[in-house]
Amino acid sequence: MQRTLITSALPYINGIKHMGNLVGSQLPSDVYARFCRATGHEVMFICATDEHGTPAELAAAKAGRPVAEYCAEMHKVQARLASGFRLSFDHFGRTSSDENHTLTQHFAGRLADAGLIREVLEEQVYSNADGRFLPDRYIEGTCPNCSYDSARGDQCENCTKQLDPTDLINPRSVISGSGDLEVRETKHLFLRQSAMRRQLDEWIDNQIGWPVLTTSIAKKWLHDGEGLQDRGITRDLDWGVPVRRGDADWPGMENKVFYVWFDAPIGYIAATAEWAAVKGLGEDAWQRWWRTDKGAEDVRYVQFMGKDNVPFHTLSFPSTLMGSGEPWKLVDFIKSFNYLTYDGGQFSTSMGRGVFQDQALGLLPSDYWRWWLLTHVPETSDSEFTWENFQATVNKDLADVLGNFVSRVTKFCRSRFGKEVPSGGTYGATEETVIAELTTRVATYQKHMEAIEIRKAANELRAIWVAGNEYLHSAAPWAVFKKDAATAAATIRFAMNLIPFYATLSEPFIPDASKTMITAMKCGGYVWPKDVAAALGRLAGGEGFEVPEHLFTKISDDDREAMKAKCTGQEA
RNA sequence: GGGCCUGUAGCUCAAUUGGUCAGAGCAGAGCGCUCAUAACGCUUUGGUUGGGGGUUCGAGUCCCUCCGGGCCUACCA
Repeated sequence: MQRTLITSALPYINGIKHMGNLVGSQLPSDVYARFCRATGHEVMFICATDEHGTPAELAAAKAGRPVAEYCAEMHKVQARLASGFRLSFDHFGRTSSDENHTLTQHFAGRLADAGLIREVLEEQVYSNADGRFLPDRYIEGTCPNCSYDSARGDQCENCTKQLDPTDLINPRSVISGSGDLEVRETKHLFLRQSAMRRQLDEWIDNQIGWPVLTTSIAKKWLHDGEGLQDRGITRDLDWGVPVRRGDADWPGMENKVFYVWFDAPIGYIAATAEWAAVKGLGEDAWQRWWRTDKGAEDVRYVQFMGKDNVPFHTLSFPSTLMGSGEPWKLVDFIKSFNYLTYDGGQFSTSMGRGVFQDQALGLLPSDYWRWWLLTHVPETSDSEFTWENFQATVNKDLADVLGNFVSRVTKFCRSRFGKEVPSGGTYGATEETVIAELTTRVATYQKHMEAIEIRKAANELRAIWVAGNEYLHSAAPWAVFKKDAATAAATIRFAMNLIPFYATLSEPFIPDASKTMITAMKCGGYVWPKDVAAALGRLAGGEGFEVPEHLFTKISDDDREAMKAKCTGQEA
């Protein structure tokens, strides 16, 4: 049995995410996971909330809550939304878990033992009023270059000049507004990625068929300027994984934590360990997915992420795994995505611009969103969400082509043949032709899914739906029925068989509608059509069935305008 | 400033490593059908593939340049 490990980039903990975050990683990974399961792979599909770092602390402070409590609650919110969109994670973990603490500290210890960690004494800005060190972008002041008065410590938004916090005139804390700042020395750990450069370069070169978006970003970081730079992996914060060297103290690093980008990807492994713990399984259960010395050598590992996450997954995380000197499973294929835009501009959390996940589920069932997002997933370039396009796509594809097909077939069957699938007549040349066409199309569909070409797969799936309507038109059972009820019975039996067939093929994209279809046909569940002819003979006649309610309701122009109004320009 | 991606019919997108590849879906037009969510089927109108130049027997597909969109990164030659 083929074994496939799938991870989706981890959503950050602060706040509700918009649809761009969903389409850029979690949703396509879910389609792939469902497809793999349907075709018989053993699948481990992992995601988690990324909970550490300053933004989480500040969001918690703003909410007037202890950060651990805030994260616990937001994790539940995000888990509920993931469930609402039917994301079929085997486990949705948290980077704040005990497992992640242990593993992160373990990796740091191994890397230190391998000589891949160096200590660096740095000067950073400390805010006395806030009682904490401030990251560069949390310091504001007047730009020495253009005199803009709200320049951030890392860059002036007005003149785009790169800045050092100490360059700012009248610097102040963004958090408290206090100008009581001072520069203090602090020691941090750096991961010596530069020492891994050659190894990473060879590893990237050996990857075949990775998207250009993925490799070009990795190569840029590896070769640009002076090459791959070492990166700080610790911070002066309270909230995070305490710096320890394995299970030992790390002298001089008291009261510091690992930086999020170091512990977050380790969270993939930790979340799998969480899964094992929840299931009451031992260490072996998760290690056979992650350790090539413990059963993972035959695992294919596929990662999904937005393009902003590529450097961490092509360089930093592999550095961590390779540098440990232990046989950890490295990624085999990285599927990266561009961005989704909203009516010509960026989705904006701060402006409340766009469609947010909780809003979306309040407006329409998840299948509507899944179908539109997946047929427009930004694989080759950024793609744009418009309400008009959403309405047109959903109405045409889901309500008209698929939903109406199920309606016309089941209603016709009920009115002319009663409560059971008719057993009269036999399939003939027309059916053979359709079987041949569908055999080709299913093969194409599967090829695209295996290559994780989501849009192409969706197009092929739609063509498979269309074939049903074409078949009905050419067989015209409503006309034939008047003279030859047996032949009409065979036609309608064939058409009825298309419903569980469609349900099975469509399940990765629209799981709820598929469930409705398969249930209505009372045929015992999904069976992947390895042999189309056999699949279309499952219902031999005599089976009961239900006429389902409309699978999809159309979105009227008024509905569309109302939804658009709800999602436009409110302050978040 | 540098690097990368991108610009194909009104809209959303396809076009095996240059050679019937100028296509599909939607929208528009016409016809047909009546089982069905005024749904479905068939036919059909749209493009000198952002502009210009070049290489080639032949270029959306390679090179140069200009214009537009996006992402990453930065003063380094």
